[in-house]
Amino acid sequence: MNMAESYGQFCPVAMAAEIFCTRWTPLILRELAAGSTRFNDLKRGVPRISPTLLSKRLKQLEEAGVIERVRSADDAPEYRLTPAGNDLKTVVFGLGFWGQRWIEAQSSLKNLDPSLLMWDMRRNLNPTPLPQPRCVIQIVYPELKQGQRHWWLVIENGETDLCKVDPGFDVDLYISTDLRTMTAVWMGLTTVRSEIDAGRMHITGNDGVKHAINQWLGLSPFAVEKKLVNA
Amino acid sequence: MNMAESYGQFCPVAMAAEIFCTRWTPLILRELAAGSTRFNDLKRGVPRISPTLLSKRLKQLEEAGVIERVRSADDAPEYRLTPAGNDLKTVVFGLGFWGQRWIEAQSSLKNLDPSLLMWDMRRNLNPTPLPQPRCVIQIVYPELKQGQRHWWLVIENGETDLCKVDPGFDVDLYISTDLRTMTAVWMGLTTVRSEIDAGRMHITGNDGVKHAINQWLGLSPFAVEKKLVNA
DNA sequence: CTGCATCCTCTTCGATACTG
DNA sequence: CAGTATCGAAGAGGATGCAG
Repeated sequence: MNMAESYGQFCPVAMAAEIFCTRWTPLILRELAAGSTRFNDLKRGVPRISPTLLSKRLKQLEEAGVIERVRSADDAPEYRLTPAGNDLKTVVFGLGFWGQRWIEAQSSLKNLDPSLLMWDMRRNLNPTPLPQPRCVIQIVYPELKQGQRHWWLVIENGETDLCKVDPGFDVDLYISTDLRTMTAVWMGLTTVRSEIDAGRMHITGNDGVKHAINQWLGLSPFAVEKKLVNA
Repeated sequence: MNMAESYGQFCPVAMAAEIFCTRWTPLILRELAAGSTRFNDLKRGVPRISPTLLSKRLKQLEEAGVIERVRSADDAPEYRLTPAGNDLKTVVFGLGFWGQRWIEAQSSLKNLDPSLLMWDMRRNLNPTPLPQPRCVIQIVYPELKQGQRHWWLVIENGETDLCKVDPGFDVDLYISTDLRTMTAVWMGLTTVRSEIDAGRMHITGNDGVKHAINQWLGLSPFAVEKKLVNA
């Protein structure tokens, strides 16, 4: 943090803002808090950051004592939150919950992104109620262009994989909907039930998997919070 | 917020960071949370921001629904937190408390600023234990250059005024110290008692006012938090 | 795979001066 | 008091290439 970026104030808000309130930093911390440790996993969760800037931010966070760069068993670099970084999670989540309460749904739903949504769904999916040894869920966004239209979630041995190309397995459940609807469900702005009833979401396949959807389809960590503004 | 500044993510952390994590914004919100409402009061609490950028940020915060610009009784513009802005205080203070816990004291004490410190002391001073109808406290930083060396706090009718020129009243209490020591006391990093004992702070004058110093000298709102890192 | 370096363009920021 | 106007400097983003 050079002098030009410094606020020149001893106030803890100013000192902390120098670390936390730079472009992309809250999103990088959100990814780290969600469990990503590798450079390219972070990149995937923050796709529009350039690798140069991500690298710079990671160095700054390391310098600030928020993360540490360590070598994994196979000698690949990993980034992990330090105790100070773990403590900073409360600020990241506080910011997110504030956004969930006060930012109009319309604004958020202008930023649809199927890759981000599916990446998040993969991360929060709960394998427990799904059939063994393998369960395949296909999600289709008919309005999107080829390459973003078809997605497969493959749950096997308690692990969830996300595929953009057909993995070739039998599909247990098909979900067809539009990206806005799926995102709104994920954010807790509406429910699977009401979107099916409204004809914006169609689910076919294994009835057991279908009826357990509210168990395995984990929602956004912020979905529990209710909006306090009306769109 | 134009497209270039947008993160392009529906995640509430990203949406909120677009509002909260821009340069100077947390400091402006801190000033608003502390009670400042006028443009020049905000400028005084955030002295190194340019008026252009302050104006821009206030417009952005208004657009985001965090503050509202209203006309006071004498038709002067005032900025006040909305309910959403009040709710955002928890994030501002969360950030500040994190800073107080995890940022090394040495780093903060590189950013000494007598104007900011005295402005904050004025704001948090508790008039209750001080003699009526008027109490004058002079603070001297012998190492500073003329114009920053002498300060007077004038407490009258429950109101505290801060002067850089001698207001001409009899002084009830003199405090002589260096700026670093006074700042460290203000931040809760040390105590008046131990700094007097160490010879870094000298207090003379009315014994009643002197002995009540821990009552009237309000500290930083973050002073109650203990450091978790060692310098 | 995991990044870092470079070149280029565009936006934002800071400093200063100035106006109603 | 409450901002606006202007301009040069710095930072961020995109594209591309390369190294271990």
